[in-house]
Amino acid sequence: MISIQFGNEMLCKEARLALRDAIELLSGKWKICILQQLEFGDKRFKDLQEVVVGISPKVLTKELLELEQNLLITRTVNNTKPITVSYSLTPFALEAQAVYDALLTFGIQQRKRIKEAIAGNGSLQNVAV
Amino acid sequence: MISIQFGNEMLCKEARLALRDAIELLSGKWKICILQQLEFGDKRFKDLQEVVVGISPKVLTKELLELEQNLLITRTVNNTKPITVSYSLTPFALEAQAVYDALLTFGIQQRKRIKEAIAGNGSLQNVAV
DNA sequence: AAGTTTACTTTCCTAAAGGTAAGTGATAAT
DNA sequence: ATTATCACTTACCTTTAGGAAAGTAAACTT
Repeated sequence: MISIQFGNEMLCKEARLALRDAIELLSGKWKICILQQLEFGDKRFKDLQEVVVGISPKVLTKELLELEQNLLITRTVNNTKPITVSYSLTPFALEAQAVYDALLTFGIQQRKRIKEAIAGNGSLQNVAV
Repeated sequence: MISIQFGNEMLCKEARLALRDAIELLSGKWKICILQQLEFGDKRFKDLQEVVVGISPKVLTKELLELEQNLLITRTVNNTKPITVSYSLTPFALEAQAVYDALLTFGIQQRKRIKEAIAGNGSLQNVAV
C-alpha cells in the first residue's frame, strides 16, 4: 500500500498524510526535547522547566497539552504537600524515539560538516553555538 | 561523550545543539518531502513543484536554497533549450533518510491511534484528511 | 511578432510560533 | 501574618512561516 515500497514516485495518499501529521506533531523547537527528557523517567512540571533549557512555562504548558492530546504522554496529579503534577510517556511515544535517534545522528554529522565547510570562510550561520 | 549513551539525564551540550540544529533544518512543512522526492532521482524545479503537492514557487526556492547551503542537495544548471535546473541529493542527505523513515513509521501508527481515539467522539482534529 | 516554457522574484498579507513579564490560587512552612 | 513553592494563566508583543498573485527574463517555437 505504501508506494515507497514499490519504488515508484507516487507516495500514496495515506503515506503522504502520515508524514504530514508526524511533521506537524513533532516539528517545532520543543516537542522532541520534552519527549527525550521523559525517556529518562517521569518528570514534574518544574523539572521539565529546568531540564528543557530555555522553555517558558506558557510554552511548556502548550506543548504538554498537545502531546497529551496526541496520546504520547499522560498527566497525573499527585497529592503531595505543595501539589505536583507528573508527566510520563505512553507506550506510543516509543516510536517517536526512533525519530529522536535519527535526528540526533543526523545532527551530529551535520554539525561536523557545516563546521568544516565554514572553517574556510569564518562565518557561523548554520550551527548553534 | 554523548551522555545519552551513559544513560544519565544530562544531554551533553554538543548533543543538545546537534538535536536543535537538526530540528531547525528539517522542521517545517516541506523539507522532508522535498528530500524524499529527490530520493527517487534528480528533479527539475518544475518537477518538484508538481510532485511536492501544494508548494508555491517562492517557498520552493527558499527551501531549496536552505538545503543547498546545508550541503544536502546540489543545484545544477543544464544547457537545454529552455534552460533547466536540476536538483540532486548529496551523499550527506542519506542520513536524513533515516529521519524520514522514522517519521513515516511514527505517522502511520499515530494516525491509526488518533482515528481510533476519535471514533468515539466524532471530531477530527489531529489528523489530516 | 506573438506566445510558450522554465525558473524563478517580488509584493503583500495572514496566521502561528514563540518570547517576556507579571499575575493567580492553592497549600505549606516560618 | 508573611513568605515560599508549585503549576500554571494571562496579556502583550515580535518574529517567522507560509500562502496568493502577479511579474520578470531568457530562450525557443510558431
